[in-house]
Amino acid sequence: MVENAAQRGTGGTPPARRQARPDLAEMVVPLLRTLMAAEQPVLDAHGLTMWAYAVLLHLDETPIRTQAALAEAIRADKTRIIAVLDDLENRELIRRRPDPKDRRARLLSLTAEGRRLRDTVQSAIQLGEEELLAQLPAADRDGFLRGLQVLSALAEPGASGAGRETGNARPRP
Amino acid sequence: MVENAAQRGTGGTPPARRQARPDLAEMVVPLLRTLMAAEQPVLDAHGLTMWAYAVLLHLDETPIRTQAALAEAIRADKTRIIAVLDDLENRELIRRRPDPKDRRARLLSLTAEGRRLRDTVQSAIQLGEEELLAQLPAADRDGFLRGLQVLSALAEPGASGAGRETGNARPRP
DNA sequence: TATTGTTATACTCTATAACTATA
DNA sequence: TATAGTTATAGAGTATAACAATA
Repeated sequence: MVENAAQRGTGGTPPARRQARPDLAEMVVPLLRTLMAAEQPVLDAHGLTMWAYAVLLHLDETPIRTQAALAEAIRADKTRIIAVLDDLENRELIRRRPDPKDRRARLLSLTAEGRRLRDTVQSAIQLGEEELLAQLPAADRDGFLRGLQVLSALAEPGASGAGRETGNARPRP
Repeated sequence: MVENAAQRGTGGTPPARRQARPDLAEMVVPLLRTLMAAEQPVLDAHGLTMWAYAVLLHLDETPIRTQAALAEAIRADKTRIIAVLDDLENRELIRRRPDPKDRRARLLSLTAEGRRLRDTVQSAIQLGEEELLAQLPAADRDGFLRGLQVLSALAEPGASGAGRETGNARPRP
């Protein structure tokens, strides 16, 4: 069904040029490695793990009413973020208090200091990222960012057109 | 320099629109999740793990003289790929024989069947990827692919910080 | 002695199951 | 009984260390 991009036997020149491009994952994985390597020193400098940073980022975006909802939003196991929340709470970067209307649930919110730390860290991270992006011509850079934004949204918990209960990320034609 | 996009305290106006864009890693991670979820069924159908597929891909690109070199090339631990190589060898998808000139080393190469399987799997994977990419406007799609190719090359084992070299140049040890 | 590959061990991360408290 | 959170346990994946063969 697929016509193989590596065409063979066309006359006397078989360069056997496998595929027109590498697999996307084959390119995305090294890129992610680069990004994480650049982030790590920044996070370390502020005593944040990647999960803690993800919590700060997401709490800022959306006030969250239960830990389970937060865990799902950042695609972590609910048991996994507990130690993270403990730490952030002890450092007074987040607040975690029982919901008065249902004391089983915990209302999660950023403190002012948490917000300030998030801003600082994110600015530093994005500053480093801009150095990477500066290696691209302006047109590619813009296309890259727009494309990345669109494609990444397909995997979000409430992705377009797909029910959230299936969990497979197969787009529909 | 990048000035912080989220500026506050200027006459009490701004809606605190955090950053102009999400962190790159925040977008790359979900994208990778989507890509892996799409790859998995294809790999499963052919009895390949992701590491096995990485081996097939890389052996095709570059004949390799030692397992350690292969491991480094795909950024795996050398002990981690041994079981993978055992399986691929048993299935006669790769050949692994002692180098006559130094019988400690193992010469690794693809068999014809290994090459055929790699082509089949890669075509199927890239077919799925094209469905994803089809969601982008043509200009963004091209910029995304070019940008991804350049940025991913920065993380390759022999990456020289700056170069704009074409995708697949691999420096020799 | 140094190097390649292999095996054995330990560690890290993550998920599953059991427990507490609220409802 | 059911749900939110927490704690305890077990599993997968990975890296580190010890070992055997060859140079």
